[in-house]
Amino acid sequence: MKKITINDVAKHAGVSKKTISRVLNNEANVSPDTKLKVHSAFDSLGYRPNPQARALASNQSFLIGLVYSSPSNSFVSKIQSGALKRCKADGYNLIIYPEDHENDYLLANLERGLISANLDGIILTPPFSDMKPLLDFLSEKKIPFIRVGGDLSINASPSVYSNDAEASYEMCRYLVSLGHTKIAFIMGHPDHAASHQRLIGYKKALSEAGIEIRDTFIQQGYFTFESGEDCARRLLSQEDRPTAIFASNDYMAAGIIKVASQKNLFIPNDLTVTGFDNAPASRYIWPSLTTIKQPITDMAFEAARMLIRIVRNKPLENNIVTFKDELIVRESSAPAPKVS
Amino acid sequence: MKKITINDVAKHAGVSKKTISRVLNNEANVSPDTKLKVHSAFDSLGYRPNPQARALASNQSFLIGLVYSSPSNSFVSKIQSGALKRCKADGYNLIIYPEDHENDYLLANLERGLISANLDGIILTPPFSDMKPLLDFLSEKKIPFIRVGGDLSINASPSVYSNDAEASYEMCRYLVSLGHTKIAFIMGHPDHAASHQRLIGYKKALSEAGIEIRDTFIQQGYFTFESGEDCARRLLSQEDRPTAIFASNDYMAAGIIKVASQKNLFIPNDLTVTGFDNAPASRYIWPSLTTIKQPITDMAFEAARMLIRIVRNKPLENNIVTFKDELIVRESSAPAPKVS
DNA sequence: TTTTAACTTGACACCGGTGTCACCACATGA
DNA sequence: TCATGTGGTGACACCGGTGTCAAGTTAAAA
Repeated sequence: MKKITINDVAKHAGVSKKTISRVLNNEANVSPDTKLKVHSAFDSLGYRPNPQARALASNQSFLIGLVYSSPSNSFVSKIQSGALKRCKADGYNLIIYPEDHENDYLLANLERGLISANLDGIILTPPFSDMKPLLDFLSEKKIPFIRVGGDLSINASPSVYSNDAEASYEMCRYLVSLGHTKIAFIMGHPDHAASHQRLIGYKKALSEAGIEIRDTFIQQGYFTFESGEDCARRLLSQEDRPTAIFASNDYMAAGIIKVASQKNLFIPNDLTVTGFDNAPASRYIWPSLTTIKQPITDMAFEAARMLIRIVRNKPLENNIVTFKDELIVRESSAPAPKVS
Repeated sequence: MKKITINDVAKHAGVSKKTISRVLNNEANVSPDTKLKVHSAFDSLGYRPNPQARALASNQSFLIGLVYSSPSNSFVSKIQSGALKRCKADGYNLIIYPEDHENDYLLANLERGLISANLDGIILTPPFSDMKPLLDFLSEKKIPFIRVGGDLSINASPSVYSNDAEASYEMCRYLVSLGHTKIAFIMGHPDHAASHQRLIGYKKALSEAGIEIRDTFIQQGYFTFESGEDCARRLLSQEDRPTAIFASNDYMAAGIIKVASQKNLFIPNDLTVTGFDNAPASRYIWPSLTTIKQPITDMAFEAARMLIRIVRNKPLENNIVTFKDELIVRESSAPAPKVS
């Protein structure tokens, strides 16, 4: 029941440790003969290399860190699965760092955590992708990292990115095409770069359509269900209320639906509500939400792929990779009600 | 910019490596004097021990595996955060293994993955907590594991557990207390031990209340939104339809609400719907769901705590720890409608 | 005072791999 | 023929810690 080590395999195959190591790492210049012998030794002994020993000797850890704040379970789940898929395929393990980004000691704690695990590289998701002190820290410590969905202007490091402004713009154009002119917007958490992008798209679409942008129609939300409720109350109690509300994520949209239902507004006939993110809840609530689907899983996969290339000193094809969002029309949107 | 190793610290503090190691591991019998010297060396050098080297030398990896199938993002998120909290506190890293439990090659793949990471211990969540071949494999390989929410009868290994049958029983008693007699039940995925427990609680409560158990009121669901819709359609198209439907999880309950709404049944007045799990969506949908809250995070925390004790050869206070579920009453339940 | 036990410390081998380099056999070109 | 290159291999040091054990010092017991 003793653990099988490289020495056992070497003895069994009648070659040196080093040759075993060569086969293990698929190095060139091993004769087909020896390769065969070694592989059969692997099989008959059931050998599994010790990852820690390998890590120590080769000065790598085969560990990738994934840092995220967790406002949305579905976002986290997609990020994890995308990153994990690529990591496992390349023999890396993923260590997760869910962090409360509003914690005062965040940076110190996080930095200590990241350093002490001896990670080969780090995947940063919003809002960490935009934390300059963190980026600087990692650069200084020469720990490779890649940013997902951050603000491209603040740092030139490799990024995976989806065009939030454009997606938001398309959503608004869709609402305009339904005949809406009184379109309200609920912003996301100000710490997220995406929140600003989404607002930009909204303003652009309205301007282009010749619709006046009213300050009272723009409310500050925080990505939570409750903040959606609050904003909805404020919007729907206005004299001249909007006929469509576009929330910066689905949870806030769900909050709107709740408030609207309580006010006996029938969705979508009396009020169109749309969200962003395509969270599972957007399908589960009734009416189901018109929303924007971001290819989060694909983005995370690509981020991991790029990061691993960086770690292995292979050149990157592109420093920045952009993904396209998709408008998903469901039941919560309808043409604007006729003015009575 | 070179990495600081234990040798550097030893030189700086004027003691041997071994003494540094002693301080690092809080071993007894180090004089306060040396301890101080060593600590100040730590600080001035900014020393972080290399976890891989430590792992190799001490024949531990300080890695805990968490295996789960992911039907529900919120479940996963809670499990992760509970386990992670305890692991980080004890200096362990958590490696996640999200697995599709219906995959044919599951066992082979999973076993290979678990073995090759050289984990110190493994946390098993449903339905893996009940996979006998897997449990046997781990026992044979002498890899410590702990089961969360499994069937206690199939294996005597350490477990953390919450009484699903009892919670389900309480939910049904609550429905009975509201005057419901036509109470339907949607079962969960048959691979999950909890599904059977929840059914048991349902039957027990109805029997005790003197309510006949009708086969047509018990439908097979699979924990998905869609399966909830299907079952709801079958239940609500019956001649003598139920006045309350208790679904084995919240996603299925959401499916019921959707179907009921489409049939113009007003919830809760015309139909009471309740769920299980207290998923975030249960708050976000309208009306919000009456459901059962399981202390998943606490359970995972406790599981990690126990596992780490096992790994460290410390005795367990209890081999099996039970947690109590909680009934959460929200808007989707109301007294049974008067018979007209 | 002497003996014994307890505390403190360091030398050194070792964990299980990889990197470096030297070596041999054989093919190639001058 | 001899110098040169190249594919294939192993010896050995080394990665950065921990375990074992022996030895020196100090305190407690006789």
